Formats: sequence, C-alpha cells, structure tokens
Amino acid sequence: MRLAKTYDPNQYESTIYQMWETADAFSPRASGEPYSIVMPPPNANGNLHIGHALTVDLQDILSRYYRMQGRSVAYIPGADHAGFETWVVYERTLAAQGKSRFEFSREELYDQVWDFVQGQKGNMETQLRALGASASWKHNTFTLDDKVTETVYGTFKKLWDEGLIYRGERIVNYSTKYQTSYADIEVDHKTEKGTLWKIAYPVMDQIEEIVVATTRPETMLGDTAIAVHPDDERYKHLIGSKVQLPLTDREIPIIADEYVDPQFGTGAVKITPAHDPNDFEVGKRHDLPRIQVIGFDGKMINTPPAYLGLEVDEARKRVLEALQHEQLRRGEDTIEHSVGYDYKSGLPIQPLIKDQWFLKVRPLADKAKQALVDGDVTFIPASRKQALIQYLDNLKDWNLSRQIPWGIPIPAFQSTTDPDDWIFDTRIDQETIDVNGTTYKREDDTFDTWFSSGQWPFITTDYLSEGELARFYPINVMETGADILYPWVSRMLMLGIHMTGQVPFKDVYLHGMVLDEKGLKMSKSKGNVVNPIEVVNEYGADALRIGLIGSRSAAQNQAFSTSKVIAGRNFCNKLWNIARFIEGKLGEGFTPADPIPATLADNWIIQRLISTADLAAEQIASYRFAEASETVYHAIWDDVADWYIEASKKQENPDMLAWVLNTSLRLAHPFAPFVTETIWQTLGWHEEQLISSHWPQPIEYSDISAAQFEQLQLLVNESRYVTSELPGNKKYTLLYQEDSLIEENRELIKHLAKLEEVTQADQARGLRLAASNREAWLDVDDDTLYEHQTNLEVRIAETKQFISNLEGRLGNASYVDKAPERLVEETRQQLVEKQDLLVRLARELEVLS
RNA sequence: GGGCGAUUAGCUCAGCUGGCUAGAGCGCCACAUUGACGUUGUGGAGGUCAGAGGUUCAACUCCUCUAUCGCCCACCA
Repeated sequence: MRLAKTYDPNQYESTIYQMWETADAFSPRASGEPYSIVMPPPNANGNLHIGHALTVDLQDILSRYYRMQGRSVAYIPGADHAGFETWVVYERTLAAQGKSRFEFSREELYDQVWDFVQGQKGNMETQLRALGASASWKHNTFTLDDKVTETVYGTFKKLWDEGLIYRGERIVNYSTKYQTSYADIEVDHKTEKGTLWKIAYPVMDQIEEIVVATTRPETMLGDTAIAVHPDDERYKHLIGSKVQLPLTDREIPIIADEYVDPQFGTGAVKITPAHDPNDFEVGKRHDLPRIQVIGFDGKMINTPPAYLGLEVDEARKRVLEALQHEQLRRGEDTIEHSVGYDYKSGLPIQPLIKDQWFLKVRPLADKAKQALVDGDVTFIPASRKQALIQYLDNLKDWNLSRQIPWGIPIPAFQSTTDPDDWIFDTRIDQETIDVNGTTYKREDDTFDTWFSSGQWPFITTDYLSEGELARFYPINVMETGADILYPWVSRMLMLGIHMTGQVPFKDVYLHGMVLDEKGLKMSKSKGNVVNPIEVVNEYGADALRIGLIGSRSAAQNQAFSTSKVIAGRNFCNKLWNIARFIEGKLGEGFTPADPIPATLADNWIIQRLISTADLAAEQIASYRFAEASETVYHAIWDDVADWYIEASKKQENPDMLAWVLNTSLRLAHPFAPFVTETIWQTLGWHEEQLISSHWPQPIEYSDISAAQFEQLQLLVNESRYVTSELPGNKKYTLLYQEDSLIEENRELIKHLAKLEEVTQADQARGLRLAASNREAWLDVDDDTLYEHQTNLEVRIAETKQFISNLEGRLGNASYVDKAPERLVEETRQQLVEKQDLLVRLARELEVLS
C-alpha cells in the first residue's frame, strides 16, 4: 500500500479504534500478572474537558505499555452521575422552561434527569474513544448502576451496624440557592475585608449596656445569649444578668464561656445558636434555645414583622438602620475575615441547622492515616502524602445527606410515631413501609456523590462479591487530579480500607491542572477553554497526547501549549514518513526474516533502540511520562530518521529496515497509538495488532561495530561542523591516510557528510579534521584555510579551559581520595583525550601560520 | 494562623536517589534543498540554574534564611 505524503489522522483514527474494539483488544487477557487502572469517571452530563484528556492520556500510556509487557490489563472506564453537578445543570434547564423542581415528585425528577443524562452519556464516551482510551468497555460502570447502589447500601448498612452512622441536628453548610447542604470541603473560604459592627445591648434593670461586636448584625434577631469570658474583669459582674435584645421584645442572658476571646472585638459575643457553628456549640453547653431567623430559601423568618421575608442583605441593612435610629451603634471596624461561599453559585453559604446523616470519620481516618504512615501507598509526588495525612488528622464527621433528588437515595425510614426511630431498609421505591406493625416513612435525602465514588475501586472490580475482576483489586495506580486529593482520594482510602481490609490502590499519581496558553485557569466564563475534541480534529489525538504530556510533571499546573501539540503532530508525520520510506524500499509482499546486523549502522541502531526501550520502560514505570516521551521521540527522530535511514540509503539491509520500523512503532505506541497502529496495519507481515504485540525485545548485535559507527559519526559531525564554518557552499573532498574504517565506509561518509569525494591521499593537505581523532583532511585551498584560523583559535581556547578544569579536579587530593573510583578514572580518561585534542588542534594552527 | 509548590535559555517548561562543558519544544541566526518527510535537513547563538549563607572532594540538585509569585487547608465573632 502506498502511503500519502503526510499523515492525516482524521482519515484513520476512528477506523483504527473500531478495529481494536472489534478485536476485543481492550479486555484484560486471561493470563498475565494483573495490572489495573480505574478511570476517574467523568461526569455523564457533558463534554470532556482538557483535564480529562490529560487523565486519559496518562492512564492510557500506562495501560498500553503494561499490556505490551504482557500484563493482563484492566483499564476500567466509568461515568459519574455527578449528583449535585448534574442537578445544577438540570435545574438550569428546568428554569429555562419556567419550571421549578418543587412541581415534581422525587420519582418524576429522578426519571427526568435519568433521561437527560442518558442523552449526554454516550457523547462523553465517544469522546473518550476519540482520545484513544484503551479502556475495557465491557466493564464500563455508571455510578447509578444497580451493582453500585447495592454495594453502597451494603457499605451504609455495615457502617450503620457498627454505630458509625448517626442522624443529628447540626449546623450544616447550606446553599440557599440550590437548597441543599454541602460537605465542608464544598465550601469556598475567601478571606476578605468586612465590617465589624459594634452594637450596644442594654442591660436590664441597670443603666449599663454591653457592647458586642459582630460581622453579621442581621442574625441578632436570633440571638439567645451574650457570652463573655469567665475571667474577664470588665464583664464579671454582669454574668447572669439579662439584656434587652434590641429591635425585639426578648430578654436574653449574659453567660460565661471559655470560647470567648477577650482580646477580640469588645470581648462580648452575641450567641446565635441557629446560625453559627461555634454559637451552636455554646448553645448546647448552656442549653440555649435556637431561633432560626434565616429560612432555607435564604429569606428571614421568625423575626419581628419589619424583617419577615427579607433577603439576608436587605435585612442587614434594615437592622443597621434601626439600630442607628435607636442610637445603639457604637462604631465599626474594618477587619479581614473568612467568608464561606457556595462553590457553585458563588453566593454566601448559610450555616443552618438541619437534621442530617453523618458518618463518624475518626475510626476510618485513623486507619487511613496509619496505612499512609506505614507506606502502603506510594504518592507521586511524595509531598502530597504528608498533606493527606494532615487532612485526615483534622477531618470532622462527614455529612452524607444532600437534599437533591438526583442521586442514590439514602436507605433509611423514619417511624411515623417516633421521630427518633429510624431503620435501615432498601425498599426506597416505596414512600412508606410497614415493619412489625409500625409505619415508617422514607427519608427523602440522597447520598453525597463522594460517598459512592469513594467506594469506586472495590465497586468496579466487584471485589466484595468476588467477581471476575476481583483479582485486579487493589488497583495498581490511581491516577487523578491533584485537586481531588481530599474529596476523592481520601474517601477512597478510608472506605476502601474499612470495607476490604486493604488499601484500595498501591500508587497514587496526581496530575496538575491544564491551564490556558497564558497560564490562567480555564473557565467557561473567561472563554479560554480549550476543547480537546477540537484539538483532536485539527491535529489528531496522537498529537494532542504528545503535546499534553510534554514537559509536564506530577501535580504541577501547567499551561496548554499548541506549539507542543504541533511538535507532536510533526512527530507523527515523521513516523509516517519513516514508514513510507521503508515500505517503499521493501516493496509489496515483503516478508522479513530475522534481522542480521551486517553494517556498523545496523549494529549501532540495534544498540540504540534496545537501550531506548530499557530507558523508556524505566521512565514509564516511574511515572516520568514527559521524559519517556522525549526519550522515544529523540531515538526515533534523531537516531532512526537522521542517522539510520540516511545510512541505509547507502547500505541496504531490508530485514533490518523492517526490524527498525517495527521497533520504532512499538516504542511509540503508548504515546501515539493511532499513527503507530495505522502504519502497523499497512505492513503486510503482521498477524497480531500492534496494541497486543510486545514491547521491544533485545536481539544480538556487536558492541564493537556499534562503537565504530560512533567513530564514523564523530568524523561526519566534525566534517559537517568545519564545512559549515567555511565560507561559500563548496563541496569538499575528504582525504585520508591508511584508515580501514574510512576506507570501508567511503560512500557512507560521503553521503552523510555531503562531501564531493572521499579518497585516500599519500600526502596530507588542506584542513585536518582534528577533533575526529583520525588522519583525515578536508581538501581546502590555502585562502580558505587562512579564514579558518580564528575558528581554530576559539576551539583551542575552549579546550584549554576544559583541560584546566579537569586538572584542577585531579589536583584536588580530596577529590581523588573521596570521589568514587569510577568518576576519578573517567576524569583521567577525559583529560588524556582533551590533551590529545589540544595537541592536534595546536599542530593544525601551527601549519596554518 | 498552618501547610505546600514555583523561581533554570527570548517564551513554556524538564532535570528522579548531589558527580556529564545544565536539557527539550517553540522562537531566533546562517546555510541547504524537490524523489521518506518543508509538518524537512545541516550547523549555530543563547543560561553566573531568584538572592545570601551553610554542608560536601563535588550543589540546579541537600540544609537555613531572604525576596517574588501561586495554591491548599483552617468555625475565631
């Protein structure tokens, strides 16, 4: 088959992918040591973004590489229902239709979103295929599949039975926009300037007043106490007194609590147990009433009529005005404080009291921490392990409840007669159930998505039910974004250890964010989002893959670079043209025999490619993707194309050419799967697909011949260098004396160095190729020779400098004493070589002058 | 208030456990040239590795401090 002049990815990629799928090339082999990667399931509701492309890129390089190493590879794909994320998108479409979620039942909403997601899900999976993900699609798992909910219920039941699940009234982070609570981690804390207002509360039956400081005056309508530090002399006498709560007709007590910092503000704190986590705790200690004044819709409730139904901001304004009017304001300060925002809507989070399901994390977090301390999991980069340990140390109980219909329903029912009587039951399709004569009503909340995705490694491998993939647990490597170390990796670790008794993964590789070309975070609102599929369409998936990993290191955020993608595309084209050349040489119907190295170049290229295979293997195994890709890139471009192919034009060895092509394709396959397989398929002699073939294996070659080729390279390089320094475009003749290496490779040298002729001469004349370490000259006329003098002087100066460095090192007794023998010997060797070179250069200069 | 990361060629960044005249891609300069590839070839210029100390025979690499930038965590009103 005759290949086109340039490689056109669009013409081949989808066909190649289909071919792999048809051949079932992605399924784990029956034999071989297991190697597993679980894809962090992308959200089913939309398109892939560039970060997904990076994730798939890295995971797929590993999958393909280990597959070629003969391992049985399970690269398990998935799709995430992404509870809240999807819900937000869906609620927006509802709003666009002028509808509200409150018009529908939970079942109706669930069904609607299900349909919505199914419409989107296939799209995302098509895109994963376009990127070349060699994932085992038959094991594709959606986070709402039956097996997922079953496992999640099993986990919940176990935790429930162990007493680790409790339902409690707590202050939760509440989004009044989406009307659901959040986990702590979903709250964005921003440090900003705010106002600390000082407000006087008149003390009952006295002329005194007590001044409190607050950043949230509107919540004073829900105050149920004033707290001061028990040892604060200023207020000691007031403890136990009551104050008149301004703007209301309520009286509240002054209490003493250690929590108060006498140094801050006025040393007196208003206590609003319903709207502040600290105040909630204080309230519990002192048995204070809780008055909720901000409703779940973000509007004021339980207040004097003047404030009822107001938004929080408006209420604040009015309260301050009223206090002004009553002359109760005592000044204000500007302070820096931290405010929690809804990470999704950007609106402030309201701390509100709600009955929620909590998981006691301490026992789980402790075990997870121990596993980390024991080194059961390797982190790349290692620094993130310490960060995770600290996180686990400080972790508090996890709120599992979400008030959105799109998710896995919490399998709990409440007695209609005793509100404290909750039972576990999975009949969540029924609103009420009867158990032992008692009627129980279903919990309406759903699980936090991270609760189910935190079980992903043992769910997808069916580890608990000892399914077909159970032998792939624990996962070999959890490759994911550094940004979900806490929300996801920590949960998988805790739940995985708790449920299976072992860590869910051996290695954790974290990648950084892909920023835009300018180094800014990509976001839809900024309009700087790079769509990976558009890049694939323009440059090809291989080019994107190569471009994405170039110069990228673990957990480091780095800009997307079109120029790197272009470099990737050019590399694919290089491969394509290497193939084009070789196939042209070999002709139709060629069947290669075992390669037998005949020429120096043959031996050299075998050595080069074998050592490249070893080095790249080591780099992939240690997750140094950028370096591995670079290693292969240069071996193919520099060694194969620029040296070996050029040499082969003068010394043909068809079996070797075939071997070099095969080997190059194998080396490049993990990085550029499409172009390599496409080329592989044009070769008539393969029975298996490249994806299922083996990583390059060593073959016999001669070290000596390989080294001799390097000698020739030295001569060619020297000749090229000297020639390029000479004026004009003249082609020179190389003269040599009694040199069998040159003698036997005259044609090759002539071709590689672009010489007029290579001939033996009795008499030395012209310009000596001093650095080549051979008796060889370029036949240069005297005038030109003179021009070359400066160049020689520069090289002599450089060599002298180098020699003096080496001498300095060897003159240092401590160096000779303490440095490894190998290094010292190397230095001596170098010194001899450089001194030789200096002599030759100097002799040459002498001849000229 | 804690913790982490970055600072290396004009630009974007690699450089693992200390030992090469410090590398890549792009860009730049010069030259070449139509039968594998201009998505090309050949040659080249360009860095006191943020700064200051220290450890060491040896530091881009380890330690301390400083400066600048960035990120994460944290309930102080």
